[in-house]
Amino acid sequence: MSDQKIRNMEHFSAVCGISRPTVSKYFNDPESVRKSTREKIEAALKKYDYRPNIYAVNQNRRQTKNIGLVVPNLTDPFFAGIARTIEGLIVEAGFNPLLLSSHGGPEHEIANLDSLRSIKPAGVLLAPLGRASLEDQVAEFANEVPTVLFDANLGDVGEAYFGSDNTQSISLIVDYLCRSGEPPVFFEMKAPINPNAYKRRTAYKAAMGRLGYEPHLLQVDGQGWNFEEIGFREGARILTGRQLPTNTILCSNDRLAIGLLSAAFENGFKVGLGAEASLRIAGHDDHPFSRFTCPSLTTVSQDYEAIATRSVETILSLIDRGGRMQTREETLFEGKLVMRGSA
Amino acid sequence: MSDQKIRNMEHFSAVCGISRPTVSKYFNDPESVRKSTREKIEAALKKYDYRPNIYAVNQNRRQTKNIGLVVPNLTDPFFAGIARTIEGLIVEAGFNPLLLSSHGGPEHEIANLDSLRSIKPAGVLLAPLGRASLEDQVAEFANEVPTVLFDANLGDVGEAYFGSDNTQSISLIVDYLCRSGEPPVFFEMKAPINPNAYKRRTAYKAAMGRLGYEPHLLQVDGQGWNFEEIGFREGARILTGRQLPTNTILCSNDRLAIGLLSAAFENGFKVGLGAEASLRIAGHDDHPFSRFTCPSLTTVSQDYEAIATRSVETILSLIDRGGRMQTREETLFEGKLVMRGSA
DNA sequence: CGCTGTTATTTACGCGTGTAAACATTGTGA
DNA sequence: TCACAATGTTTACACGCGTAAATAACAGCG
Repeated sequence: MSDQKIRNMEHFSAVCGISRPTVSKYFNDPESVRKSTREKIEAALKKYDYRPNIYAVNQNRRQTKNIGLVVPNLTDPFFAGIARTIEGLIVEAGFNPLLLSSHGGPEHEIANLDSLRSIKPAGVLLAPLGRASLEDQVAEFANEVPTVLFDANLGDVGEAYFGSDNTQSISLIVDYLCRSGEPPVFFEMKAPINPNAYKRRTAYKAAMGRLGYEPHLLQVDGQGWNFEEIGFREGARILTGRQLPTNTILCSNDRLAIGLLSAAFENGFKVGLGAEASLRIAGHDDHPFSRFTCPSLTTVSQDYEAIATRSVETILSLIDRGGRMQTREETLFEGKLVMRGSA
Repeated sequence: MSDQKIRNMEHFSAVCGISRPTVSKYFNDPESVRKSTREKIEAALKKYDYRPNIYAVNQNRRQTKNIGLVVPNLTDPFFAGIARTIEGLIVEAGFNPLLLSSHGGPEHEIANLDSLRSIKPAGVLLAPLGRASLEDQVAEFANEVPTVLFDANLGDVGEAYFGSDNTQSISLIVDYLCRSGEPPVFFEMKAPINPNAYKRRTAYKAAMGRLGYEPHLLQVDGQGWNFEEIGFREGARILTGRQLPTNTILCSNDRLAIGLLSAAFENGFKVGLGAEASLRIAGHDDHPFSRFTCPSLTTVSQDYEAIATRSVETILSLIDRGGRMQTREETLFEGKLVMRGSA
């Protein structure tokens, strides 16, 4: 590695002994130049520390190589995990991921889209906040920039949507709970931010009806994204208060269940399957921490590998074909039952 | 809002009725132009949707307004939280944060620094992996770009370091544990990746010595960042195996403690303070989830507000004065005891 | 009113790259 | 050996903005 500083592509092409346009061609696609030329350039790259100025490149390219990735809340390990997977896939495809979190706030979500605008991304993968999203503004963005939604759907915004099949997954766990004990009540927030929550509620009612049971909703107050806190506080209220019609509680998501488990523990309930247990608790999502709750949480895992993979594939082909789909694709992936100690 | 598209600053300055260089001046600092001019520009901004091309701007400015923010692992809610706080502070200061996670991998850490290089950030806030970091390459980066370390120190890399005072915090909780029951053994990984872990080990030994007790280390095997998993697996082994010299276990961090609590639960140990409990467990960090463990986890909170604030202040003043400090600052912030149910 | 210092305009150039067109060179196969 | 296609070079322009220098307009003041 020589310590001579390369000023720009002109300079670099000079030390290569090759013209600048050819070097430019090389950086856009190494395969597009003759083998002997490629080798000369790569030898020089080993020797000198040069890389094209990204700002000059992006100013002149028709498209940047940037792909925006917006998740509702990075503090939630579930989203941190899926973001990581997606980032990896984007990098593999030769693009540059830009990760932004909306921190649970609709204004923040719009601010994220706004700052993505100035970066002129080739495409955007967006997991919207859901009900709280400022749909008009999100739709406007998706109109300007090729956008694929995942995790939560939002009207017909974007060119495609990939998420979980809540009907299937909730049906699956309701079925399991009924077969292995008493039919579950459904623990959820009264006004959830997430549209999946509504689908899960409906799916719960349908599943219970199909099995010949009366559905029973425990709808608790609570705002925002502090699900564990809400599950804990409202769970304690419910457990110590009125009588439940059954010993089994299915939570709308794992984070509520984690809070509820904590409340059950504090109030002396023994949670689990065995005869000595007085309560069964199940969740939904297979949150990274649900393996380590006490007892470990029975839940349904989302197929987030599939969601990530298909979302990335779709945005890439979308970019490839110039930004628009003929029809909006909506694909839901099935969940898998994860049987653990809590139910 | 007119729907006429503004092509560039030239065009925009035309509809403003002001020259382009003046408009350029406005965008660099709105206060630098006459009030009447400012009002004209702002009126036009309301009417037309224009913002300077970020690539053209950054190509010509001596400095970009970008500040890189690299954390070791975004999947860990602790880092997600501190990253969020830091992001907010950076935005407030009029800069543009770029969040990257090293996903626990040294090569990934270097790759992150490398991709930051091409973005030419004005400064970088780096929470390094620690022992696993490729120190030479990190140091080389810090030599090129004004860099402030936080959370984990790394030789004398960077212009400053802000972190927790492990000596104080460990001493604090050892003190508490000894006053409230039996003196603790120290549960940790044999070869931790985090340099803080070594400081905590040393601090534990010193604190025990000071109080007249024999220190006792439980050093378990385990690689990587799956601390809960390691805490669970090795915790189960320890709890069901050899006799412990005491009923109190202090974990090197909360994530190990979360795993250990889970293992204790599975193996029928009753954890807590009361007479009926057979085990006490404490952690370190006040992880977001430690409020919801069963029982809730007694721990020491890190003053991450202070770490975040001082780190950002420092990188900003560093940028302001041209990138170099006269001396490398190292400041440690005190932890606070968080007494909960587990010890 | 004219002076003075501040702010805006005009003009001009530079940043580092993409890209198109015309032309030159190279390698290939008949 | 020649023709042909593929690849490289040369030349030239464009992108959208920062910035400097010279000049012009302005506000405030006595």
